[in-house]
Amino acid sequence: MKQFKILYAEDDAALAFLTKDNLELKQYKVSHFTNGQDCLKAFNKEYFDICILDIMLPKMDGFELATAIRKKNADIPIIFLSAKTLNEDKIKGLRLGADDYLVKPFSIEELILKINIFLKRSNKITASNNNFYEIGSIKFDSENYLIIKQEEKISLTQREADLLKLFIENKNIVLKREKILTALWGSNDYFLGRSLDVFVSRLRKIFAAEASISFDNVHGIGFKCSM
Amino acid sequence: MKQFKILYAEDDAALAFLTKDNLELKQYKVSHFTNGQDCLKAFNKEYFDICILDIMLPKMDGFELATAIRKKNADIPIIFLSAKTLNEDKIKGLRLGADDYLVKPFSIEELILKINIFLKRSNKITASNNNFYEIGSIKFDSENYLIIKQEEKISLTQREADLLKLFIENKNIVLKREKILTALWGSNDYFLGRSLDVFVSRLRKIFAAEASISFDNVHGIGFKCSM
DNA sequence: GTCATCATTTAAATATCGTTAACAATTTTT
DNA sequence: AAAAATTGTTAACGATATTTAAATGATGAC
Repeated sequence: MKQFKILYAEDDAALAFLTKDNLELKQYKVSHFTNGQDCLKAFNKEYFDICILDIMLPKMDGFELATAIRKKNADIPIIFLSAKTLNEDKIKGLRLGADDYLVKPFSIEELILKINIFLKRSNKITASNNNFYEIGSIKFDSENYLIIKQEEKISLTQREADLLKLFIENKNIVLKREKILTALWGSNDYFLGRSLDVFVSRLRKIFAAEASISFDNVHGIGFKCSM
Repeated sequence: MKQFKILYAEDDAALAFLTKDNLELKQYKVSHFTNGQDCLKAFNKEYFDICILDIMLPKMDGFELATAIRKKNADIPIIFLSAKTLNEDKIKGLRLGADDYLVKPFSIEELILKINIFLKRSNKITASNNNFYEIGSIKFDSENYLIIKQEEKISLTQREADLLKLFIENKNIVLKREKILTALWGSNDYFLGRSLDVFVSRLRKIFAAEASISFDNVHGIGFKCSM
């Protein structure tokens, strides 16, 4: 089972400990930070599936943090946590592009339900646990990172498999570079773009002999997997 | 612009009137019902993009209603509204498959923000935004920069696609050169104007065989796409 | 620590696109 | 009708984007 990665910003140590503990019990992988700056740094370096942000934070508050995150990734779910029950703040948070705003004290169960709602809605949890695909005479087992040709088995790396899965699940439509990058890498910058090109190149090589699938560039936009 | 259809269940007539009015001002199409049974009947008969359900309802309460709706449609966003601030109820609602739970009195702005969040997250906003056009026997998929003739597929570049889309969405009216240039190029100068002419020329070539569409010059003013 | 593996970055070759120039055709003005 | 302005089309150019191989860096197993 896939472990989802949560970026968690909270400066109240006791609350953070409890929350993190509860989430980890539910098999989430939680990276916790006590100030906005460190949190943003982590976001820029690592991949996360969802962000849970306190608003009152040292160095950079939750609003600024959310704004910075949204700029890099338009799609990642963001949930605010706050002691402030002010309607103004709630609205402000949602306007910035957050998905929800839980008022402290919140029940851990509510938080977990919300996390799952947004993981589902942002397609991080695949409703159909489909992980087995057929491309012409080639089979692809995404769970096991495995390509099965007639006799031969090729192991893919995680990135290769993730990219291939993304392409197959969005076949025959143009995927923008930005969309691919935020889906797989969590953000969108120049060098990640070059990296994507390398992986596309590898997939092409693997499927070179297979006429029924191709990974076509759409200049200036992104790629389209035709099959 | 596409109008989203909201299924709204609320037995408090005054509140319902106000809410419906506000939502309609924002261009949503609201179907309002005062009891659960009628609401479910409507859901089974018509298409809706999102459901907003009060919990205390005559004949069939919001929880039952949501359960019935979820059974028919696993994906449609459901937002509960309730005067009950009981945490138990909130959790129960979310467990049933609702996406959110607003406590009355809620601000109309918050409701609207939430509606938009879930329309986006359930891909209603981008997916159904019109990006598919038919011109005589030719189809144009603007999202994928694709012209589909009988057998043949022609890939357009971004500019070509943008210009064609602009023409189609303003068919049979004269578009001033300046308007096209600022819409697509962001500014208006002599050489960009010549560039526009080149793109018009390319579109004409693509549709040369198609009698049902033409890109006509209006001397000294701009162009008109007739179809 | 060393090695192996994979992801990222660099760099150089290659391809594509939007722009521009040139000239022909058309329309408008004089 | 001639001159001027505008438009239509083609082709070439330069900027930008893409491809690929190869070098480098990071991570985890042993």
